[in-house]
Amino acid sequence: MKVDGPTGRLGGRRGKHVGRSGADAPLRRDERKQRTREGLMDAALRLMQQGRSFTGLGLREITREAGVVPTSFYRHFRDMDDLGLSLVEESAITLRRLLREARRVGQPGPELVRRSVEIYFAHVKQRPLEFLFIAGERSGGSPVIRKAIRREIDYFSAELAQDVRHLGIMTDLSQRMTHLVCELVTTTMLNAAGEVLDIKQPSGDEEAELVEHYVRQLTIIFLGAMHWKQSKSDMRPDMRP
Amino acid sequence: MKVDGPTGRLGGRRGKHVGRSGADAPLRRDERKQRTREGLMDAALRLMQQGRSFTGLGLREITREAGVVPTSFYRHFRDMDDLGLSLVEESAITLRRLLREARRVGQPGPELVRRSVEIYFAHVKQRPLEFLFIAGERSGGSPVIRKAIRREIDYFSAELAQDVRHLGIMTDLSQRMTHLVCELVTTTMLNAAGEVLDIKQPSGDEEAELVEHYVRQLTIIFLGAMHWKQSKSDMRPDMRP
DNA sequence: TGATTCAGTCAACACTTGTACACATCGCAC
DNA sequence: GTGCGATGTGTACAAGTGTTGACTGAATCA
Repeated sequence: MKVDGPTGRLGGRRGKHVGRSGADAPLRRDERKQRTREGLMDAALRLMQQGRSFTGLGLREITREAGVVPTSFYRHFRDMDDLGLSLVEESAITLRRLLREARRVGQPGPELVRRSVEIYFAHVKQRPLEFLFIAGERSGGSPVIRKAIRREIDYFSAELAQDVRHLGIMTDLSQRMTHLVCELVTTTMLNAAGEVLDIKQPSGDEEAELVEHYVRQLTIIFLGAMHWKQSKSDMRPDMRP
Repeated sequence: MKVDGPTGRLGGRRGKHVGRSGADAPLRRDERKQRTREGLMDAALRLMQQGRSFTGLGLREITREAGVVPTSFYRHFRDMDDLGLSLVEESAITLRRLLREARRVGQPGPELVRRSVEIYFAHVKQRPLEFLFIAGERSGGSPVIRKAIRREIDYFSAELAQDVRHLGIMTDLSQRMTHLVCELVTTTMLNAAGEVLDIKQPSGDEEAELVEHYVRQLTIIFLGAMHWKQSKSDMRPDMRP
């Protein structure tokens, strides 16, 4: 996939549909179709960027932003929920990539948490719109989209759990507990995404503070995980320090 | 305040405006005004209940649900954001009450976390719509509402932190760290709210599982908090168990 | 009692919305 | 090369949107 900027596909051609007489070489039919399809998805994300919720968007609004006639929408998506699900899918890919990179960089060590948070924030700033979407629609709007997002979060947590086990930390936790901890980490970082995206001037003091904040929260979580002792009843660790 | 059901004000008179010829005794003017104002707010929440995000709602839609003519809306709210802010305020009151009750019941002990989670879930089920609102609009939709909600979460976390200190747990944490931990607790429980409200059959096995799930997540957090040791650099506790 | 205030109504406005249908254009398989 | 199929266009429609201004009638206050 050709990328033309720091945000990849989302960076270029800000939604204005290239007419049939564009400067580009003639495209294959399915390429062209794929392109307008992506144009519609990007348009939706872009509209959310200016402070709208996905459920609050209209079909016409999106096609207008994409530079396409309203009826064209139906050539690509059955309805808005369908578009939403495609966005969930796309965002899921971004999440996987994030995980892959974190896996590459994150060897265990004293600075593991901080490095992970920094990688995460970098990803959030690199593809802000996807994170905006999942963070925003995670518990608002269409039930079907909400459900899909929750499933992706679950998958993501499972993968993260596997990585964590491979790293050799929290090895005395049951698989189920590891998953639970990773889910806590995931949701916490999704909250973080919402806040990163709300700071106006990136790479400033405010962001450094946010990094610090979430490094601490994650550290708390990992500390807790390491001190969790599975008792007979499987749920009552010693709460006295 | 007179309550007429398990959900308080939201339980009764499900949005249908009582006409001037209602069975009730004649009301004072400001009472009447207050009543339709609440009717509008309830209508908005009720519409969200059926899987809509607040930002996706329309002014007319709300007045229709409230059984009032559209123009009446302006007698009470400048615009939708104004309504939203009032909802935030109302929800904040609910949160405070939750905290007050938890304070009453929650003496420290081995079952503190579980009891707190149960109280919380009970509150969520008692006033589902407010929780639906804050959980849903926390990171989606109107920026001004989002900001207001975040401020309330901050206030709530601060109060919770104070309670926690009064209980005598986590006493060796700085005030700032206590707040940070409480914020983590708060956001985690807001995620929980979203999930409780999505289960169809309350008080079933699914809910018991959810309680279990969040008891564990909170326990992890508290365990971590108790093992956090302020190092010189104020941010690097011993990560080896 | 009479005047005033004001929550709620009604009618109307200029737009926007989702969807339907016929039509144009053009890549592609035959 | 020809015809097919699919992508995108244009027009149209009924229904819904936020907001306006003038009006009504009852509670309130002098």
